[in-house]
Amino acid sequence: MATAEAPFAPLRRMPAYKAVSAAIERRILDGGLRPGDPLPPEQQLAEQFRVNRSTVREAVRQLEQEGLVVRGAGRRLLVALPGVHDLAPRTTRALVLQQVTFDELWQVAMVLEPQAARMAAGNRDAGDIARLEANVAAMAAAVKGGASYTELDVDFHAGIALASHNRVLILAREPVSLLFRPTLDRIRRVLPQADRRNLEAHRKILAAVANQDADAAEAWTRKHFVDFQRGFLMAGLGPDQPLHWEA
Amino acid sequence: MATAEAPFAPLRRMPAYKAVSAAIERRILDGGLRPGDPLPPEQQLAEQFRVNRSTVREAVRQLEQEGLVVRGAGRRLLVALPGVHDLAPRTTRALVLQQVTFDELWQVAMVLEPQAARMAAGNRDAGDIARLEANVAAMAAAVKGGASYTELDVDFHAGIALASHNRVLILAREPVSLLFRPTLDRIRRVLPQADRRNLEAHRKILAAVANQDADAAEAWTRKHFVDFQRGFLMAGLGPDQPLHWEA
DNA sequence: CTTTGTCTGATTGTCCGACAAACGCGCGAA
DNA sequence: TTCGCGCGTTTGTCGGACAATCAGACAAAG
Repeated sequence: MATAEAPFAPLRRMPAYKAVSAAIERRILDGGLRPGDPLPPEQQLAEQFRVNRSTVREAVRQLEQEGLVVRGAGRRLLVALPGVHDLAPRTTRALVLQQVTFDELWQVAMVLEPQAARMAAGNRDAGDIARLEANVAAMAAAVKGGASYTELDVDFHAGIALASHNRVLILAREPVSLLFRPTLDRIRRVLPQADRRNLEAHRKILAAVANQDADAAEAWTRKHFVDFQRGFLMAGLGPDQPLHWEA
Repeated sequence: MATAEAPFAPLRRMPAYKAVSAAIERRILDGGLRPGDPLPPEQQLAEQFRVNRSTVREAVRQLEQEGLVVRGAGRRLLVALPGVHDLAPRTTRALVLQQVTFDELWQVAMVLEPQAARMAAGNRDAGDIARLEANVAAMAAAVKGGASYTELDVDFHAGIALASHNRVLILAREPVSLLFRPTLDRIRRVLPQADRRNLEAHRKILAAVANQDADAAEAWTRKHFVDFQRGFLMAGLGPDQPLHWEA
């Protein structure tokens, strides 16, 4: 056995590229650099930090990946604020790698989605309704034409979440929704007769949200997701099996 | 007015470093590289992809940031599967930058946390209970000694989520929980008399979870969070103001 | 006056070569 | 067995270099 109580913390030296990215990140976090601001050119950053440009580049790659900076017009680096679009896919990927099951996913959706509908009924504005109506119309056309509406289905629920105007909910819900897409696709192929039922559910939910009827919106959404689970089981998929991605 | 309908999509070429990172990422996603596997050295990767080592480095930085690869013993790069610990902080940061309000956050927590408690009551095992009991004991000591127990408080709720054994829930909940920490700290400084009440709430929740009483677990948790909101208001904080980070 | 061609400077993407530090491993000594 | 010591390997960092691309200015053509 070693020393009874470690007298020293395991000191770690930060590589320069990490130190640089951390420094820039801090500057963004504490408001020193605001979204939209251009970042100094790589050469200049290298001079300021007293490191090589290659090191700066490695640092910038990290920030870029996090969505904290983006390459704008020209190629100048711009400070940005990360949104759903760069966070959700990574979270979704993590869930796939963790081999989560349908049950785990569904249980969470079963809580988030009805609540999203409820809040949407309270906070929706005219733009939200227009967007959702367009979505439902497109989905009706797709169902009639026998085309795949999986994208539209996912979009509808994303639209409901948007209408809630709760950014935390939007962010929390998105990965779950994305992960349902392949499953939704498989169910649809096995049970095409569910199409009209899904469309009708969306119509009911939208109507409730438009009428600001929170209870109805929540109830219809809950029913919609129970239906979804039933479809999953009827399609012969195992609720304890890891979900597939791009199956 | 320009052309009625743009005949060409804006074509974009992928930089080499991005192509490389995408290639490695695909290999991990489709199982060609399993978590724990070592990645070839940078030099070899450079030769295989026919690019310079600097380019490989920039690519690796991206994967590193995503948690898909980690520097293991030695410096060799290992394939890893991203967990809560590298995703939640980034999501939390995004929420801070978006300047979400307490209300937005609380509304989501108000849905997720009671559900977490409910599911914990159904799925908890002996280890979960032991962990939570240790946490409550530590918190009791901290309260008695007047020390700060904010970390322990956050840990308790994380422990409840862990006991649910639902990885989606764990992942979805974590960023919300992290974001509450600074707020929790401020409330505690203003309302130290709430300490015992919080401790008691945790005891009640833990007891319900241990007894597999899902209804009680959910109810107590809900009450706990309503209390939290009341504390927030009594502390004179504005529910519509953006939350601070490290206030 | 609007469109097009061209130049220039700035900046990024990529490459090359190089070196010190840190690490893993095996070998020999205590 | 354990400890310490080289040794090859791999990473972290550096310097310099060049082509491609972009913004902006400016002149030529319509």
